[in-house]
Amino acid sequence: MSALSPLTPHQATIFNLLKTLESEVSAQMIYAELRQQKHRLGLATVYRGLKHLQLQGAVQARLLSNGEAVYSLVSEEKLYVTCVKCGISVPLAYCPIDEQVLPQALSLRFKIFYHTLEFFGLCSPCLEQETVA
Amino acid sequence: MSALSPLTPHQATIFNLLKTLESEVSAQMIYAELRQQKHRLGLATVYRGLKHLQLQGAVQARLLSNGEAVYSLVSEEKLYVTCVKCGISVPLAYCPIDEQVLPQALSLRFKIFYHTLEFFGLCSPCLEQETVA
DNA sequence: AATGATTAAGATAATGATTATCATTTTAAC
DNA sequence: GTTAAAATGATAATCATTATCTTAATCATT
Ligand SMILES: [Mn+2]
Ligand SMILES: [Mn+2]
Ligand SMILES: [Zn+2]
Ligand SMILES: [Zn+2]
Repeated sequence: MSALSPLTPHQATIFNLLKTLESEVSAQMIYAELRQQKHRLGLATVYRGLKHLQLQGAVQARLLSNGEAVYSLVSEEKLYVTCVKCGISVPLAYCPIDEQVLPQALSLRFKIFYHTLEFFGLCSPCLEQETVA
Repeated sequence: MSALSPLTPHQATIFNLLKTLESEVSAQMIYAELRQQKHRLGLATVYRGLKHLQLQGAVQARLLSNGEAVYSLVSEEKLYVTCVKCGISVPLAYCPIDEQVLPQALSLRFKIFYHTLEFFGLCSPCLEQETVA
């Protein structure tokens, strides 16, 4: 996360809220929380702000199996085990890399079917558009 | 993928289609393709069949950034680079593990912001329900 | 074979997070 | 201060997925 382009007050508010949270949160939850704190902003602004922060490389998103996206700061490594049936997503203590050591990293018992490793960033065309605009 | 519990004709059809495909496909695409092949089945049956195969550990799903799920056989390791702006998802040739070697594995140039490693399977309660029922 | 129970399937409405739209306000530039 | 550009709010539209409900197969038992 290099220098962030200037944030609007609302974007900064969203960013600061994420800083205070240790867990992932959905856009809807951010919206509800900020309204609770008497911030007068719209839901669309939350989505737009999150997208902006994501394009800066400051915020990361993860899609839950129910189709909902959860957001958090780009910082420590995130590793989860997710149940394909009920969708429960349990964070792991550390990155096992090897499936053999997974049971040690996981308190609960999971029967693992598969895993995915995915990198997120900007492709060449989009990166150019970002640097220009 | 151990012994599969008996599949219905429709479930077998879906499974066989996935076997013939080398790339991931959405439920909607499976539906369209099978209808094209004059199979008379409903969209809901496709979703139910995929869910069934997923619970057997035979099929895996991945959520695209547009919220659409794509399915494939549980087999070779899947690794992708996804653009946070346009959502394009490019498969990598091999598993780099280390971010340092990522550029070598990727023909296109991506600016990587973060990555996620996620395991999928059945949690204890759901596994029990599966073995019983 | 007939009966009844259980599961699968089809059709379609409902869901709900996300996105698009557009009018309005705020900010920045000159 | 005037004008252009960007941000915002409110709300409608989108659309993959899920839920619902009815009908059709499938299976076990007599
Ligand atoms: Mn791996
Ligand atoms: Mn890692
Ligand atoms: Zn579960
Ligand atoms: Zn892109």
